[in-house]
Amino acid sequence: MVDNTHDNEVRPQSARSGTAGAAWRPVARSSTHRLVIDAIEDQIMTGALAVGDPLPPERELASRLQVSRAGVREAIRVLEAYGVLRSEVGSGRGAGTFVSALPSAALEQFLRLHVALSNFRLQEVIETRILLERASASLAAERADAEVLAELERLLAVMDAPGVSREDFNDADTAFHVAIAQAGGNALFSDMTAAIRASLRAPIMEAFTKVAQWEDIAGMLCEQHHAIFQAISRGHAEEAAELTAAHIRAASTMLPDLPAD
Amino acid sequence: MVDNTHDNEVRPQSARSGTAGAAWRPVARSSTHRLVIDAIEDQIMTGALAVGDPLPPERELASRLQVSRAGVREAIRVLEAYGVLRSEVGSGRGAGTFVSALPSAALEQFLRLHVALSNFRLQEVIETRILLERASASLAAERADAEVLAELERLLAVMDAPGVSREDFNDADTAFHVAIAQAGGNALFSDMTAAIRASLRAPIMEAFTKVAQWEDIAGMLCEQHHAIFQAISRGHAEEAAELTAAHIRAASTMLPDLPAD
DNA sequence: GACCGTCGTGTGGTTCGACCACACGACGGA
DNA sequence: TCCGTCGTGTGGTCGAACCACACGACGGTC
Repeated sequence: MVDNTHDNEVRPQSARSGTAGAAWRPVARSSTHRLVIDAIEDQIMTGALAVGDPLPPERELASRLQVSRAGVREAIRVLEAYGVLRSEVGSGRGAGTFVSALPSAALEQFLRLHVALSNFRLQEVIETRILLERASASLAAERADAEVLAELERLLAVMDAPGVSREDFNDADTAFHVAIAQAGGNALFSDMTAAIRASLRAPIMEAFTKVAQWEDIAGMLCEQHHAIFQAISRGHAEEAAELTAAHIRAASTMLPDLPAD
Repeated sequence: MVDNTHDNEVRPQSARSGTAGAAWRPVARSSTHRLVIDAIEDQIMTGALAVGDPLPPERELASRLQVSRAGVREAIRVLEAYGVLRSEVGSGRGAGTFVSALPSAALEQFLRLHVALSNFRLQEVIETRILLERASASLAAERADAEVLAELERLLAVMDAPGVSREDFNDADTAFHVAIAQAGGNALFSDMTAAIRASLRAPIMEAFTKVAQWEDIAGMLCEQHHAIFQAISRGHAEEAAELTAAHIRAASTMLPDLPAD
């Protein structure tokens, strides 16, 4: 079998032999799956592929690009992980690989991993969260409709319930903040908010289980949530923003390894 | 819980057959590579794997998890795309797959793709950019040292040069904003800023080539950059933030398909 | 004609086995 | 002591085969 990918002939001795090394171009050798990714990305960048469009079958793509099916599959996996592609088995209409639009799940996993690896410090994530949710709260106060407000009230009721478990509380808390972000109307804000919240789940749950006066903490958070809800429902944008920022700062002091601010 | 975005498939016949459909557990079937990802992610979440640690060889991992090597490789590709793993060929010290910490490249490609697919609107991205860079500029004004300021001045000089190409201008412009974000000290801010800037590259270059009075536009941007630089170098945090926000808003009006604000 | 089960076909999903390119590191000769 | 050689283990790539699945056409039954 002929191997086209590694034909570049720059060897160590070419550097040894030479006077003017700058003339040699860097020879960007790329792995097979990277080439496939670039090929697909090109189609997307030029607009030849848009959301919903189908890709050629894996076998055909492999044949056309002159690479193995494994290489194509690795590329598809990567773009699937970015939320850009989606694969369905079977035959006919719904089968095959399609351009997709699911950035939120990808963003969540991305942030979750890097926060777990401490590539982003908790403090940094929370500062970002404050920026985003402050802006979202302000927008939500201007735009929220009855349906959103009803959902927020439902979540408030869940958190207000006396015997609510810490896990259920956190889920409702998360949903509350994400719902506000979505009501703001900026998809990047809300996806980032959801991702940040997901990345904070482990530290938050740890803090929840460690804390001594859980009922007091929950009560305080509920109180702040109600105040935020009131500001949003009354259309007080600036107040909603300030209350949200203060709420997040207050809640953050519970988290481990954070300098109190 | 790990997100299986759309893997939970309740079969039709379980609904058909049914007296008590609720009793059947959802049967979370997951693809092979997903299982491998989860296994690796578990190790990361529990802290068993930290940045720099090596993973077992692909063949061994496949054998231990009782899956094919292809499945392992697909999982590694995904985590590599997230900037979480890094693979090196060869033997001995540097060879193998390692836990890595390169979130910025992953974030860039992610945002670039989704902006190209219009999953995030330009307006949304720019609003996020304003939030982030406003905060970064404020932080930079408080923290910037001589080295950063010198780099900023160098970039200003590149943009001030009379015959500078539009591409070089944009590269320096991007570097200018990213350098400020990095000076702010929040890695998530600066990685997001770089990613957003990368995702805007195509629209910006398009606007640059279309614009009639290029020299005038460049002059205006330079002027604003100098003002931002002055505010940062003098430690005027609030002023730097305001100037940055205004600068981005002004520059954004050049972009296509944006409602003038 | 309308309905419904069967089966062909094309899709992604998974596995195996083989070989390549690479770089370290041990060995052995100069 | 130096330096080239070679063994070994790593990821990189490929091809072929098979599986599970779901659509959709076919053909039978009513």
